[in-house]
Amino acid sequence: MKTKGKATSFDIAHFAGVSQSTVSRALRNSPLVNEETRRKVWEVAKKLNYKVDKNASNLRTQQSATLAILLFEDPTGDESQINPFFLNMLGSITRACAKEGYDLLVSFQSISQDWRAEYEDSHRADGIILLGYGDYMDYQSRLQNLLSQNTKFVCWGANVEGRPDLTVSCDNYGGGQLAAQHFIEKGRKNCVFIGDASEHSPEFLTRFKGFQETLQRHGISCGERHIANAISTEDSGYHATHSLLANNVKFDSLFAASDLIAIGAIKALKEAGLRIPEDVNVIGFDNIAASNYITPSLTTVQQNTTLAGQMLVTNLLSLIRGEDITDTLLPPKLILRQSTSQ
Amino acid sequence: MKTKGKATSFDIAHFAGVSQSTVSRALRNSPLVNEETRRKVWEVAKKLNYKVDKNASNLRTQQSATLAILLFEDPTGDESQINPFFLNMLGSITRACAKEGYDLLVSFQSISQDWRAEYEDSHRADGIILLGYGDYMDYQSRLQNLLSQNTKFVCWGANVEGRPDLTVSCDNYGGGQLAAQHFIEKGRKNCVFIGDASEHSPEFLTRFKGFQETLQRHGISCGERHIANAISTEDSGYHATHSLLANNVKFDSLFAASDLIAIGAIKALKEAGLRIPEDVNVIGFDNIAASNYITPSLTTVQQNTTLAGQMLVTNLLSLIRGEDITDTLLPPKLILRQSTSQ
DNA sequence: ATGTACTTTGACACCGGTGTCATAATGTCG
DNA sequence: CGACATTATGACACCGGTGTCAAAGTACAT
Repeated sequence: MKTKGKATSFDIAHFAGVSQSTVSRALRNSPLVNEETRRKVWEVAKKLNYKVDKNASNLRTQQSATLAILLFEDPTGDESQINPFFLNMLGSITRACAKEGYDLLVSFQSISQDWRAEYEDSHRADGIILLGYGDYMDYQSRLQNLLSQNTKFVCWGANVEGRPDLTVSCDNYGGGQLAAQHFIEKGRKNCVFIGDASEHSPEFLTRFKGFQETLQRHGISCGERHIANAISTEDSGYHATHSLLANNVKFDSLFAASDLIAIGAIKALKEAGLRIPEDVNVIGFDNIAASNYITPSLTTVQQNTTLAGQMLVTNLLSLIRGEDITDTLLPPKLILRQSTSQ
Repeated sequence: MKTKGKATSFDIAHFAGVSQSTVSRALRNSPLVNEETRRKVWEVAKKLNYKVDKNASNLRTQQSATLAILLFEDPTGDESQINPFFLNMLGSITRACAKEGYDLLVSFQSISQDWRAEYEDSHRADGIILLGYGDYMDYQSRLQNLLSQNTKFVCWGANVEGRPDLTVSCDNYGGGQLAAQHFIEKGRKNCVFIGDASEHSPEFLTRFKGFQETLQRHGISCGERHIANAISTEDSGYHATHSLLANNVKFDSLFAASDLIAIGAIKALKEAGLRIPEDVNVIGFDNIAASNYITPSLTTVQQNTTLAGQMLVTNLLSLIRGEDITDTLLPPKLILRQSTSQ
């Protein structure tokens, strides 16, 4: 009992003495096929180590049981390291996909380049998950394009007013509030924010607004002089903090738009001889692994990546099934560590 | 100019006034088609937002321009975190695939369960990359199975004598040597190893051997009493170190089979009131991000994940093309940090 | 014996491309 | 002008499954 190359359903049909149609039905456990026939077919299939050709199957059924994820890189130009937060998301999304019986196609994208978002168009995936920081301005027109092609997709990220896509995101505003409240409880009066607080980075902007408006309600202002622009890298956080210090901005508490930024900030503060948390309280955002390892360990707003990955997948699957879904906001959680506990 | 649903090559043929065959040729820039016809076809295709159906295309050509990666989980049972080293590998493999014009199918696997290594059999991928720690004993029979099916695959991991597969791996033996030499230079006399030094974890075993045999040549023994068993998690490293201390084993230097283990070990040492590096020198393996963030920062044997990912991909592609390839050993590099610099 | 229902099976079209072969059109040379 | 090479195109089989439809076989009631 041998075949040239991989076994096909015709090979099985031949050896089982039935038609190819019956083989196809038997292998999918159709109730239309006789119990004994089914057993026989399965037996031969096993012996031949038969596996359904997904290309043929997908072609016929017009679906792929596959999701695709597009990961946008930070515009750091640094090839070596990927933002650990997104790496975690990638992990939890992979897990969630496996749980749902879907495969996952992964690709990195540079946001400035042409998207290879052809997965769904080319029938390789039933839907797409978009993930990554990036300039939202670039982003928007692309989304519009996906929509016009009736592509099924969900985004991780900021829930921007009027944004045309469906999103799963952390309650960034609420996260900013948590940070502000914590500073207020600690009696801090001079707060700064490190990160891009512009519409180019909606996530960061929303975090900042939750932070700023909460402070405001307690009579603390966090104006232009108290913001230092930074993208989500350690280096960027380091330099931003450095320039604040160089400009003689006085502050006793620092909220960073991400943990990587916070880690860079802590380095700059230490170098300036400032003690953490005595002189400056620091709060980050994400709760990446490193935030627990640095000294002092970093108080941070946790985003639940496990839940996030799950929600992205289940929402996308609902969308594919044609169900109505809405944006999902995940609750942030403040993780208390040494950088704010004196 | 409209189509119901997604546009096919027949739609383009219709609107461009040529046959479907010609469309197919034109879109793949076959030299057989007239310049003007090609331009016209491309124009229509663009207008209709046409994308080749990969399922049909793959079915016909019997290849997929896709690689699959199977990631074996650590047997920790901990759902939340994935070993950051493998996450990094995943990232670099994704990058390498993109560079070669291949897509990547990702799936997590539990080593004890049935592998869903059907990607290649089911024509979803042209080849498979296997990645992950795991009990090598389980592993081996599965590999044999893949081989017998003529599946193209490469493995990351230990280059075990007589192992039937092609591998890309770090020179684990050399890495162990580097650690031993460094301890010797520092004048350390009592060395311990934390990790599974058995054939169940060939990588760890090889690291240990390089370590032990180098010490031996300098008259330092590292016997059974100086080994504590651990899998690659922080917890496991913590407990293993704890039990060494509880057993009153005296040591002034500790080599951990992985950074995660080393981080756990450092925690245990600190709790026992030992100073690092004064009382105990510590060296890890991997150079994950956290090793640079902990206090004291961790001296470690770096595995070049970027290069590793690239080699895995290029070797697999060679294999697929039917070329002869051999196992690849990547040079390790000792990264000096505080945990060994007094 | 005839009709009806149900079970089980095979033949065949179909998914959307790719590759081969035949054919038509044009150009070249003796 | 006929023989032949060259270029450009269309017709068609094919990849390996899935779904529809007709039909054969069996059971049971009339």
